[in-house]
Order: sequence, then C-alpha cells, then structure tokens
Amino acid sequence: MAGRNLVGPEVDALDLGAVFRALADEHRRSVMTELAADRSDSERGCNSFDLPISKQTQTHHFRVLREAGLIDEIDYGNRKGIRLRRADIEKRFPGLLTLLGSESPGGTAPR
Amino acid sequence: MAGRNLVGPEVDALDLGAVFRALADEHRRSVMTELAADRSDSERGCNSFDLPISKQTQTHHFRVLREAGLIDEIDYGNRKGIRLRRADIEKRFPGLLTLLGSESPGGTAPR
DNA sequence: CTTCAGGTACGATGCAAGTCATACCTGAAG
DNA sequence: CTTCAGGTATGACTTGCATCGTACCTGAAG
Repeated sequence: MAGRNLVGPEVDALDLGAVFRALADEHRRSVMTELAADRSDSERGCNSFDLPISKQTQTHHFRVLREAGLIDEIDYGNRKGIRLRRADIEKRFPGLLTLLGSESPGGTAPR
Repeated sequence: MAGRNLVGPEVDALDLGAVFRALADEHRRSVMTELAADRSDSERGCNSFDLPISKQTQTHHFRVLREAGLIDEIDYGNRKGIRLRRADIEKRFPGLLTLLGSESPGGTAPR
C-alpha cells in the first residue's frame, strides 16, 4: 500500500504558461491557496477541500494541477493523496506561493 | 494631443484571478514579459511588440491586459500608447513581475 | 463472495475565449 | 478636400475548457 506517485514534469520543465493557466481557474486556485497556507506541507485527501463540484470535475482539476507541476498525486488505488510541490515551485518560480496569499485585497489590515 | 488614459481598475481592486487569466495567454504574457524587462517603463507603441496576430486581435489582448489592471492605455485618437503599471502591480502583487522574467529556465538552472 | 465509497475513463454539452473579416472612426500628411 | 495608417466595433467562427452523466475500476469491510 505504498502508493505510487503519478508523474508530473521535472523542476526544470515547469512551464510558466501552464502554471498561469492552472491558476486561472477559481477552484484550482482555492486549492493551491489552501495548500500554500499550510506550512507543514502534509499530505491531504482529495475531498478535504470540499469543492462545490462533482468528483469527475475534481479529478480533472487535480490532474491539471499535477500536469502543471504544482502538486503531487499519490495513488493508493481506491483513494488519492495530494501534496504541494513547495520546494520545486519555490526553486523554479520563487514568490509564486506567496503571491497566492494576497488573494484578498484587504490583506493589508486583516483580523 | 494630450491623450486620455483609458480606464482600468484601481490598485486595491486588482483581482488575482483576472491577472492569472490575463497572463495565461501566450501573446499577452510575451507583452508583459517585454514590459517587465524594460526598467525604464517608457511608453511604447502597440505595434512595437510585433505579435503574429491581426490588429483586431491585438486590440482585444491589450484590452484584457488593461481590464486586468496590468497596463495603461493612452488613447491619442489614431494611435495608442502602452505603459506598464509597475508600481501598482508591485504594491498589490509583489514579485509578480519578477516571476515573468523566469520564463526561460536557462538563467538559474541550465540543463 | 458481495457491498460500498473513492476515483477514473469516456463522451456529451454548454459556455468562454482567441481569432479574423468587414466596415467604420481618427488624426496627420499631402 | 483626399489619402492613408493605426485603431476600434461588430459579428461570425472555432477552439478550448469546465462541467456532468454513465459506466467502470480499486481496495477495504462485511
């Protein structure tokens, strides 16, 4: 039950266009924002994001994120794990994850 | 011949989703990359980017960039000026313009 | 074995977006 | 005035993409 890692692009092969296209979608961006906010980078379940879309569409979105090189998908057969590729992203596109945190304009004066 | 500035969103109203959607397109991203690379931030003509697309489509792309708040368009009547909103972008989304420079991996991590 | 929940594969659909053709506007130069 | 280049408006076309329905797979628990 080790779970094999589904393939994504290498660090040097990360494409800025694919990344922007991936982050252009509302749902995928919310997933990435959540992942970026969790500094522990622990593996998460697919349904821990409770997206308001069907599971087939979720499969699609996670695939896009993986193919853009933003997350790793670990296949356990009947379930799946999601993990942010923080180190790779920071190496190739430093500052991108920080950018995701500035989603809300009120960011200057939070609670 | 003063040229009036076409309207775009205010700094605080800049939307990350609109920005990512704008930068998802190849042609718009190439324009932004060129603008970000020129630290003098001088006003440029629309056709100084020689995009391989028709002028109607160029009009469309520049409009998207303006409505995303990334550039200013100065209308002179029979021609148009383009200027990067560097200060606003850096204030709202610090690091974004730097990110555009990392399009080619050749810089930091060659093969 | 059967059942069941999580996930995928394939196809269809509806909508957004990139592209261009035609026609028109604007200002500068003859 | 006319001409001309740069730009826009409108509409049509086409592609891409987000979404879901149906069917199927996978592993765990009865």
